[in-house]
Amino acid sequence: MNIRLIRTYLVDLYKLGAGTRYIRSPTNELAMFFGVSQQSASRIINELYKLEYIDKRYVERTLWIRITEKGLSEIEDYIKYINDAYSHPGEFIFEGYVTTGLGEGAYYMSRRGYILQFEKYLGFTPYPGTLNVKLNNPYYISQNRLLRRLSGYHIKGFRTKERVFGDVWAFKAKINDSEDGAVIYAERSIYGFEMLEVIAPIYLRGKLSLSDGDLIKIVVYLNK
Amino acid sequence: MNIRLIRTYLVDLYKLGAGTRYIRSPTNELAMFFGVSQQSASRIINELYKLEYIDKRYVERTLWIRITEKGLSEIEDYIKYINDAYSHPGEFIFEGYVTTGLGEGAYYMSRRGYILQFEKYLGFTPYPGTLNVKLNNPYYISQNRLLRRLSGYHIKGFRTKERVFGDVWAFKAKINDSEDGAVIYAERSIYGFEMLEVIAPIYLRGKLSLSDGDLIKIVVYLNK
DNA sequence: ATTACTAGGGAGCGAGTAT
DNA sequence: TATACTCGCTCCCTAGTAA
Repeated sequence: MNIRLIRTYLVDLYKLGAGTRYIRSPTNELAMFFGVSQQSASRIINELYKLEYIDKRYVERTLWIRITEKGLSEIEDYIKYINDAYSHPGEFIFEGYVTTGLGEGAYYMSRRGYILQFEKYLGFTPYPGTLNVKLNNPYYISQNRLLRRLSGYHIKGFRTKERVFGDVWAFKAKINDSEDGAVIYAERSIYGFEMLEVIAPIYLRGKLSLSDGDLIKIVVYLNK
Repeated sequence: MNIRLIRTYLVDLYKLGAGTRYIRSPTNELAMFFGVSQQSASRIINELYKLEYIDKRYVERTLWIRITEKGLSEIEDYIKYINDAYSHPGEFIFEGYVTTGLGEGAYYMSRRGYILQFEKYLGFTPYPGTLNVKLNNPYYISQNRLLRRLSGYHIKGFRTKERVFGDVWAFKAKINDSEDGAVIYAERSIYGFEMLEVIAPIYLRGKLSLSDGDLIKIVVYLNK
């Protein structure tokens, strides 16, 4: 079953009280609550059970169900996403920790082929270096995966005599609610979704007095 | 398209910022965000457009979309429901205004055939009369429609020489956070979903000093 | 009374591709 | 480039009905 449908049915079951204990759930009654037929309610329940989102028991042939831990965390993530969508449309908010990367950012950020495009699309000349932000929270990591799928500004790659420089995508961002900058995604990034690479016109570590391990907030704008 | 799916796609579009203005939305990018193919994203957008949940424009063959008023109110209702489900599982909360009904409640509530069953299932002898609560808020009315689909305690109808008394369904409830009672649904109710009928072991108007037009809060329990 | 199997139809999906 | 058509497949739905 489609994960989008799964989430909505889980929320309905939660509303009925199945998040904290087994509740009596005759399929014809669930059907009316779901807005589907009795047969579909039965099928839905059995699919949720197979996927381990709910547990079920029968008392005198009548169904009693309870949402599992897996189901509860699915619901929580979903509600978090929904509320985040509603309160922060057009933005992705991250919190993470300042980390020392491999130091290759300074090299890339000082390539003229990139600099001209950053100036054109972002409106600033990047300080030669990137600030690496480690995301520890699974929710932020999943949000980063989602954001990565959007394209943002397309900074085209180029080649020199020595080597090939890949494409980069950039989103404008604000760091610690004060400094303008951008989050960049390199075509062939060596980091996974648990890392954000941040650039800015200034030396962020200096301006914001940042050291490794400091908590930092990044707000990424989709439409700026 | 299934309303459950519609809601989730609308929330995704809202997250992208389409709630406040037209946003550039190439279908291949939407597809990645939705987690579907480019073709499906195109189809989804066109269905949402036909159903008037979104408006769309093309700028140099590229899609720009914006959520309509109808779409926004669908999102708002959905988010309200989701948060209500999460913060009040197993409960339906209503607010409405004390109203004078047709006075037939007293007659029904004094029928011995009903009284014995109320005592058995609800644990109290109902005061001979019902308190009618008018729901003005559309959200409460839709919640009442949803609640009505669940069965609650089944108070069986009966017949006397004179006439037939239909089935009634009851849910335990708390009135104004203090008085125990129940909400009842008559099989053939003369009221629509904008009215709640409340019973209690005491004369609620007296105990709570209620007059017509007073705001009253009813919490209905699904599993008590 | 309640669950859930089966069958048939229709909705939703992605690949290929026209424009 | 982009959107969106057709097509075949799968998923999802309900009615009928067995257990």
